[in-house]
Amino acid sequence: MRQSQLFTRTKRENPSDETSKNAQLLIRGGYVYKEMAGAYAWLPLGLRVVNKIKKIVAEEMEAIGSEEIIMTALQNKEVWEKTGRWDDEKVDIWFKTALKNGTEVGLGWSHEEPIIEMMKSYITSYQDLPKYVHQFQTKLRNEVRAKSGVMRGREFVMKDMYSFSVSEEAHNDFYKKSTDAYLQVYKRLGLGDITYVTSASGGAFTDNFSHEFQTLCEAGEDVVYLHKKENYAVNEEIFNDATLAKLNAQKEDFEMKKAAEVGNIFTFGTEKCEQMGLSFTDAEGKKQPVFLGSYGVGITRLVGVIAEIFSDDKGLMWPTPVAPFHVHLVALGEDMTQAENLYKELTDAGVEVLFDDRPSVMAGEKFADADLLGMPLRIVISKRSLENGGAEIKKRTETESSIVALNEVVAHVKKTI
RNA sequence: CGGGGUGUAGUAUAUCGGUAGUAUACAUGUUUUGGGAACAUGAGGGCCGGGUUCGAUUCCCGGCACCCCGACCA
Repeated sequence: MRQSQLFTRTKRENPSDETSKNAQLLIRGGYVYKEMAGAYAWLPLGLRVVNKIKKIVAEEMEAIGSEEIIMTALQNKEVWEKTGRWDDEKVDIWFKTALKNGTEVGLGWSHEEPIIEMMKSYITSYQDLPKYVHQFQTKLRNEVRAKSGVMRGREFVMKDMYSFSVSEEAHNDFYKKSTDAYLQVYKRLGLGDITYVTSASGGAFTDNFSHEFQTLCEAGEDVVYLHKKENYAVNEEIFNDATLAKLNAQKEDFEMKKAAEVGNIFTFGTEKCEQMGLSFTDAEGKKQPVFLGSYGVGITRLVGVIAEIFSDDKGLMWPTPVAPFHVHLVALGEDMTQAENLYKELTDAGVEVLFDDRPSVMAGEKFADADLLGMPLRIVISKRSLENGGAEIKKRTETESSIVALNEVVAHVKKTI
């Protein structure tokens, strides 16, 4: 993509109404536009990051057998009344509105009840199970206070997946698979080393936990206790003697860390399906409730978390798998012929390139923008670089650049990214 | 929802009870072109409503918006 064609533009100053690093950088870079507190529009560069994350998540969910759908944002009051969760006393983040004829509807903050209702149309026999379904949905939650930029908004994109199993045993098998799939997602996003399976409250049974995926991050809202030797953590909310006993661990084994919840998996059991009447007929002809699990990933929150972690005082530093483009090709000087050629060559080779082809923009500004926008590789083509033997290539995370002959750039880039 | 704070140009800020200043971004021209370039010219501003006052952007009241701390986060 040609930078001269981007309708967004970078800003030199931090916005005065944001203090969180992710919002400051994303707004300055033109990745997002703040519509109101807790609601951000995703602009071309930001959307590319969101889509990259979605793609990785989708691939991993499909790999464990899930099918993708999109449900509705408008939700049926009666469906939620079946579990008592239409009640504002029980769920205090509802956005509710009404049709012209007066019918009350809710705006989806979760899709647990609606998907159970929906699946009643498709699950009737043990032969229909298991079923795994996921979607990428904009969730609407009337939070009393939005904060932390895109990390906690009133409107955000979440991947939610639901598993429908014949039994607890079958469920547990998938739960384990989904845990591994989630870890694979965070690894691919570049967060593998600092994301931990974290025991948290919830789960269908008193001796069970739910599991969160917590990424160590100072801007996170959660406090977790990280096991110093083993690869897991415990959420502060259940860090007590009972939990430690269950985990067969000592308090001293853990250290306290700030973290951001980037995923959550949860065993519901059969209760909700019983309440809502989702059951199947087993091989003996007996009716059984479906065993339910739910699995979430905060897609847009992840953009914020990644921005918080992979950035420096000059700007963003996207990990390659989520970067909007692999390469920021910067052309300096009036004659851009060589840069144009390289742009075409890289693009033809399947490299995603943001091409700074803006005429009459000073070198300093182009460099500053490249640092702010944070593509993993910067390639400069200028009179000087050509005199030195070709293109000047620098990683965003490094300060030293190297010269690569023009005819070797594509191969070099492919090897590097 | 409790507490605190802030609303001035597209953005970031300054000053002031009496004609609102700067930087940047924007437009035009000339010169520039390796870390946000120089000069000139131009356009652009006091959140909304009420009150006090000869006069309010400034002081007071109400509203709205935004930020922070706490609470909340299934």
